[in-house]
Amino acid sequence: MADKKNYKDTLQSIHLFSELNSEQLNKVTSISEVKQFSKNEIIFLEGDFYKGFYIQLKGTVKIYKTSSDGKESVVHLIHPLAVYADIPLFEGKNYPTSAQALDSGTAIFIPKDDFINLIKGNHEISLKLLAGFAKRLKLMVIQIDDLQTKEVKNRLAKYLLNEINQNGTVNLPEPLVKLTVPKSTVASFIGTITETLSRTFNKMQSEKIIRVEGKKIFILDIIKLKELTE
Amino acid sequence: MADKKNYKDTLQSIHLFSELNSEQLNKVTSISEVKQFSKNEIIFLEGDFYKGFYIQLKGTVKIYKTSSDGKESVVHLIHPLAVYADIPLFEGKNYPTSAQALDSGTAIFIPKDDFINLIKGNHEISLKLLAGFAKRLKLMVIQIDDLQTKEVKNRLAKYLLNEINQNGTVNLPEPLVKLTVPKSTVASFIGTITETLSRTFNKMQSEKIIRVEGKKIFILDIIKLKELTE
DNA sequence: TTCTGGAACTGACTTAAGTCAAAGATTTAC
DNA sequence: GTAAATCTTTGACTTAAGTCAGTTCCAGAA
Repeated sequence: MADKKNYKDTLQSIHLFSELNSEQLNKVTSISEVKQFSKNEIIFLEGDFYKGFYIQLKGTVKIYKTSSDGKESVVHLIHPLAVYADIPLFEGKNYPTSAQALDSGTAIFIPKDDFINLIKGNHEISLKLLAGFAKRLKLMVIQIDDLQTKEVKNRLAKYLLNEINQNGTVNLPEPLVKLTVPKSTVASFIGTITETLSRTFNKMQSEKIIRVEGKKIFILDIIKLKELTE
Repeated sequence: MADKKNYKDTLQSIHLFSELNSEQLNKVTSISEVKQFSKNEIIFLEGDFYKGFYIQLKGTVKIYKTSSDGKESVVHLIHPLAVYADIPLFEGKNYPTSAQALDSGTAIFIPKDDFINLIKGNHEISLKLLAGFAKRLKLMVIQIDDLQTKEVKNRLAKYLLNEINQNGTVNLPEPLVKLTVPKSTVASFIGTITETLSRTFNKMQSEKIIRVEGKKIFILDIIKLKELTE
């Protein structure tokens, strides 16, 4: 069936599984399932019993922590092809964060036990996982450094540049970023609140670095934007 | 020779190598070497060509990033038995951070290429590495959440509690933490500056939570200290 | 289309934390 | 043991960013 085949192709295009042969890929499809999320659906909550991890196919997911007084802080934003909730495969029995779909979207779900068995027979997957973890550790070290030393304006500049490289239209005379998540989520992700984010957008606008039109951010001066991230 | 034997025993007591048999341990000792650091010695600098990773045996090491204007931010503090600089084994050709010994100390150095070969023949080591990376990823997610949402007082409380659990004397009526690093390093590690740290110590002292005597911090009210970390 | 509830923005204000400069206190080295 | 160097503390001040309250702007529902 065409769906099944597409799904297998998709798996192979994911770095984690790129070295698997056809038989192994069949095994993965046999243990995994595709899940549909509706907008705002909670995928799992911090503290839930850990069942397995996800590979996002469509839509955006926010990974967040909620403090005792109800405030949430977004620690990751998951875009298509990203793997998430794989940390507890090796550490902990519960999800250490919560996840919520920001759009309607789809993901592949892979149950823990089956996957652990798969790993045990496939050294290559371990190495792929290690490379993925290493990449994320490196990024998180940078994220920590930024939070410790940079101001909101710098962190916003960095966020925008990342977005340009992912969604964006880098090579146009006036690159455009269309925010894929609510501004409140962006605020929390860069470690601030919506009011401050709004004012920072205004400041950067009056400095002629960007132009803000709702969810569309036009980059007027990418040089200055890059300087802010140094 | 007694030294060699001790060294092998030490390796086995390190989680990463705990499942290796005697022959495999011999292999590790044959590829690794013990390095001595003097106080303030630079172990490697950000951008240096990556040669391999370390397992700390004695003394404390700070892992830090330096910004273009010379300010440094401490992203990790390495205590004995911790593994560090292992991320570039799988990601990048250069050290992404710098490392400096804060004391005189010793560490085992393991060269990249030899270790990669070792991993390829030992699936168990990959799994151990994965578990170690997962643990660190989880801790770093918490660290990011803390930096995004908590104030200096809360982050300091958390640092002190961690120190109590590591060095400290938890069960005394008046637990004592002896700082193992300069206060300036503590400040940078929790994402602030020395002046603010000093004032935060004062505040907590006037609130009768701690008593500060140079590098000795007496915990007067561990309940309140724990409340600050919630 | 109009209604409506969430999202985003604005203004006035407060506060946490950084900057700068100087003085004390510890270490370290000779 | 003393002097030099480094770390730490303190005071006065500035500033970035948070809080609170009210308003405006939409997008989706009726």
